[in-house]
Amino acid sequence: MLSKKCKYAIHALVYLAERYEQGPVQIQDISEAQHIPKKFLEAILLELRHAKILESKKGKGGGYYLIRKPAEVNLMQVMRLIDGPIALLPCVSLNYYHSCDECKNEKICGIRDSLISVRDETLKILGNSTLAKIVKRERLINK
Amino acid sequence: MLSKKCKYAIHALVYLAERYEQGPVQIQDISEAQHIPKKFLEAILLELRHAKILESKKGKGGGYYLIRKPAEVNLMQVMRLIDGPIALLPCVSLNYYHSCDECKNEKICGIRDSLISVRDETLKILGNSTLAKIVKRERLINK
DNA sequence: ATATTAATCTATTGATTTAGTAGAGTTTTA
DNA sequence: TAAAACTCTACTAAATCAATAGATTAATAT
Repeated sequence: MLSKKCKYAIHALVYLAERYEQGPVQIQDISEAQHIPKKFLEAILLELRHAKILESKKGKGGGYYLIRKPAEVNLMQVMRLIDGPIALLPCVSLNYYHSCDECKNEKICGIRDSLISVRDETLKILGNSTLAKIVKRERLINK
Repeated sequence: MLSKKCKYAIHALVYLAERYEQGPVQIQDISEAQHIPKKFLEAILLELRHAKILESKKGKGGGYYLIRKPAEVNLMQVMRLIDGPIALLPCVSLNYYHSCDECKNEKICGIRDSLISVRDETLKILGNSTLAKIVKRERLINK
């Protein structure tokens, strides 16, 4: 399961993608529209800024905005950033690999194969789920 | 990520599947072979017994054993039993569904589509990963 | 019968993670 | 220079995770 933090991050990014290149959007605005606790959202947006997905502007007329094209930000990146590994076990993780201490021999483990398949299928779908596609999908539904 | 509990459960089940129809296997035996804390393993096996996957026998010569064919137990069942939902959000879970309180309208949510795809692909793979296949795979590797 | 073996049940615990909150500080702009 | 809005540090309550302890019950062999 994704953490609430990650879900909030995705919703905030989709919200900002809908307003791409329309100037800064205030935390307060996102918070109210997406029903995300403001203080919690602050921390999330800061993290996305540190990851160079967002940029911010302080002072009056300030706020957050996407600095990457909506087609270049996908759910795989966001989930890895906020929640860490996507794989179901550390020993099949690409980005957060570490061996299971209780397995003496990883090669012999019969469950890794399945978990590697799950990981690869999941990454394929999430990597393909860009903000651009999500926004487009929502616009279609609303018509 | 799977919990350690779930990983332990899977390894214990694979161990029992290797010994299917060969009589009860003691907790101590599984615990040592798979490096699982004994007391923790006790609780796990009990849970698998309550789920009618295992049965136990007390006293001398007692232990745990599979009461379902290894081909009829898969990772999807075990993960759901021990860790709960497989889906990435409650609102796309088949077995543990509940709506996101902050979403007023689920139909409009652009991220559900991707998460439903992830869920379906994951279930397909995990549902297909039976103990029988895992044991077979391990035997092949060991040759 | 009784000792031994091995699962069962109740309960508690420490560590970690999750989901926030509080409040002072800094930067920008009108 | 006041107000707006992000930034940073620190803290906290609740839940979950990963066990552990100890007494109890049931089955078997002798």
